[in-house]
Amino acid sequence: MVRTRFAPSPTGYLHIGGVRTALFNWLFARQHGGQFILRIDDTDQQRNVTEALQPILDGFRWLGIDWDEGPDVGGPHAPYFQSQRADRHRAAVEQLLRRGLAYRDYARPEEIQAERAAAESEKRPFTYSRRWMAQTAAEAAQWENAGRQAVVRLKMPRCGTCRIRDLVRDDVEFQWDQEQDHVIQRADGSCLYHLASVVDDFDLGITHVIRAVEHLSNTPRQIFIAEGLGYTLPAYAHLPYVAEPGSSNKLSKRKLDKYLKHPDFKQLYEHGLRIAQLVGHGTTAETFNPVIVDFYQTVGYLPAALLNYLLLLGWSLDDKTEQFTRDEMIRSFSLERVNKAPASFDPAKLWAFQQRDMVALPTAAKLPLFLPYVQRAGWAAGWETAAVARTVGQIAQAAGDRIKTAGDILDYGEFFCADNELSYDAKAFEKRLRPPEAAARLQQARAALTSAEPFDAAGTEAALRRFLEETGLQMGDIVHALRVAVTGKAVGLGIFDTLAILGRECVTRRIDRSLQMR
RNA sequence: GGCCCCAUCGUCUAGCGGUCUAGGACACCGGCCUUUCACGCCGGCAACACGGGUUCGAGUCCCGUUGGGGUCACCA
Repeated sequence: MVRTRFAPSPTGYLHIGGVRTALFNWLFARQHGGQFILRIDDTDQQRNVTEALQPILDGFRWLGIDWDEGPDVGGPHAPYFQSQRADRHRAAVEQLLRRGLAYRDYARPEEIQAERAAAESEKRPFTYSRRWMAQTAAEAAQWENAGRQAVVRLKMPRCGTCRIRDLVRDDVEFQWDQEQDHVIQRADGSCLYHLASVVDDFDLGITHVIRAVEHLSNTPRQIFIAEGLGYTLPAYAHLPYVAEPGSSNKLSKRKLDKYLKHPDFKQLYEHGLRIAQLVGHGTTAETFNPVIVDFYQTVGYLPAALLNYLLLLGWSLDDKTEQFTRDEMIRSFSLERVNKAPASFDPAKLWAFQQRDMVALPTAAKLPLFLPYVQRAGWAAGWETAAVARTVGQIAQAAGDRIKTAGDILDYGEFFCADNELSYDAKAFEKRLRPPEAAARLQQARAALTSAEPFDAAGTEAALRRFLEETGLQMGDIVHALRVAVTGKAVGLGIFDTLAILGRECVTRRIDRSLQMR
């Protein structure tokens, strides 16, 4: 039985790179009919774990990455919080101590630091002298009488080779003598990450450890711990990290300002920002950041599009397949085809995937996605529920592929605002309504439209075309002025769809108003 | 700095010794369509980091150089 895991720290946000790692773990488990486990690597010091965990769980749920065991769903290996497994960790430390694979160390931090500094100044690799090591009770008592406190360190081998079989990178070798005697337990008895992680992975029956490559150099010490404890080793797969747009540095949530200098990233961000502001979502870098999954949920991306994009960030099936349904992903995924080199996050490509999926969605499926945005923006206030739904449906239909994310429905405020509150784009007004001939033409077009029957897209078009034929004008001579008059904007939906959605009374009122404002 | 990893168009990638005058996708640049915008369609630009080997033959194998990255915590 394949069992994989993703083990986030409750940081309050879900990093896009973390999602990719989780996705690969999830796909691998699902493909093999195995299980995907969510374990929370919290520590005792952390406060508000529940609160900081929520965005992470929400993110996974939104994406449809489900876990078989973990927070909220429980499971036979509970608890799934690292902080609650401390007794297991301590027992493991005791065992390593008994087997002579770890020792109590009474060095003071500054003493270790001094050794390290000395090694550095002599330009030789640092190896701890083990001067304050205590392997017997007598030695320990001696140091303790001197007022010292012990941590537990791994007693690492000082010769030989550690060979790691990696499912992504084949064999990788490390020399044991390069490894430090890492601390695995603090003086207060709390255990450190590497020890805890290895013990938990074993206890949870993890068969495949699939994680980011930054853990590759940590693997020897984990193997040492696992073997010391008599565990059978899991298979390892180290994924490349997700890099910044246009660079090979690791993508980081803290560098938003820097990324905003990248044109595509900036565009992605600013598009989202407009929507977030309209719905009153917070927009600090902490919560609103394209490096964090929450961003895409807020702006109204489709989970399938994000997942599909992330899948192809470091993995490919062949030389042409780009589109995957969830089932196809599960069927096609393989660790062997994961790339070794880091992959840059490309906002433009993500955007293309999103657009492709949104276009493919039937209007009926878009409606429930769009409606909440109109409601949150407060535009539905005073409207009957059915009327809002009808209007949003009409806009969705008429807008077609102009709406790329669900939040883009908020580009069409002109259909929800009162006639006397419609604002006009200043440039468009000057260009289309100010010219002397505009008023007369608009006046005539108004007359032609008033008699349109029925007042739908086809009816208004027929009426307007009759009018053009009579006057010898071209379509271009009137539609621009008409659009500005009824929407206040230079760009928008097809003009006849626009007229139909607004309705006869609204259209005539708005034309009259625009003429008055000249 | 030590150790480890990585290296094909701007970006994501295909390529596992000959089928590569290197394929696809996104972006970009032209053009067509068109009532604006968007979509769509057609076309174009664009890469094997460098140097040595091995081989009849190298993007593909080996070594080195360069470059990039990761990691060296009583963080996770």
